[in-house]
Amino acid sequence: MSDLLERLRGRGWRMTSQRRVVAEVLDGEHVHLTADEVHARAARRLPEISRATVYNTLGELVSLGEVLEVATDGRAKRYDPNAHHPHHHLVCSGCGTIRDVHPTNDPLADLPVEERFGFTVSEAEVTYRGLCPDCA
Amino acid sequence: MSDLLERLRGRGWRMTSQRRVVAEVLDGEHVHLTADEVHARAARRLPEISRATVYNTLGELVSLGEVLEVATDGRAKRYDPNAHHPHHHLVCSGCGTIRDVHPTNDPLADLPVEERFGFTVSEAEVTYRGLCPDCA
DNA sequence: TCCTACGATCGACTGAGTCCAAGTCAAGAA
DNA sequence: TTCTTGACTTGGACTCAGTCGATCGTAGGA
Repeated sequence: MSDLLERLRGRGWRMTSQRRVVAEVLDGEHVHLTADEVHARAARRLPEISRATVYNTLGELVSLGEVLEVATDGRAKRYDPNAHHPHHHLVCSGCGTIRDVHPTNDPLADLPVEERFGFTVSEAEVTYRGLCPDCA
Repeated sequence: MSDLLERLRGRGWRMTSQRRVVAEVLDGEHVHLTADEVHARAARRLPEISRATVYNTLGELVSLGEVLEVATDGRAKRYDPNAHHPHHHLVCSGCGTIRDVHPTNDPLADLPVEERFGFTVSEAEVTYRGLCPDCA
């Protein structure tokens, strides 16, 4: 993740302790935290960090393409730092746990022209649902 | 949609004017209204209908399997009456318009066992994103 | 027609996220 | 090193979607 900090600095991002902490919290595989969870973890290291800053920083990371926003249901969005390795999500209908998964086929190829209604289709996102071992 | 009303009555649903109006609003192809839009349209015919009733009725229709809940982004959920014909969604990143689409392949088959992490996977939902002709 | 359990209503409440005015500070300039 | 400045952060008020619960109303069976 330190290369994330490097990339951000290279893009002219002003490096502040708040931004550094948020970026560090979003480190690892299969990390899918809500904004509130990010805030809670960031606050363990930097107690005075505000919710607004966490939202701002997450929003910037998303628009820079460094983090993905995942809206699995009507509940809080989750943030996925694994943005540079295309993948989809497997969500547990019981507890909401998310795993990154890699299907063998690209669903974009499966949408015939006559089903595109003149849209310029750029992306296909698959959400698999089911029960995790604990909830089954 | 009148067969929907029949089906509901057959299931012992108590028929009230509010429920009838909500069911009638959710009629047609490519209908993807938010709860607030459903409430607004229902209120044109039945001005005193309350938001809570619309939420209750939508929730019941969803749990009866007559209507699908679609959470395309972090915004309000949308309700899709086309629940008896399996399909996926194409969403305009500009204006949020939704179309029902039918890919040629079932993505469930594309998730190998070693990518299921012990989950019992029951459903795969594809969201295609792009720009509609108006927004392009 | 009457009765009553189920459904509708209203308003207060919650949770997620946004906005804004004022204060702070990172980093380039001197 | 110190100064300067505009970008960043803060806290709190606000919005929007949705839920809850007490109370009222009525569909439909007797």
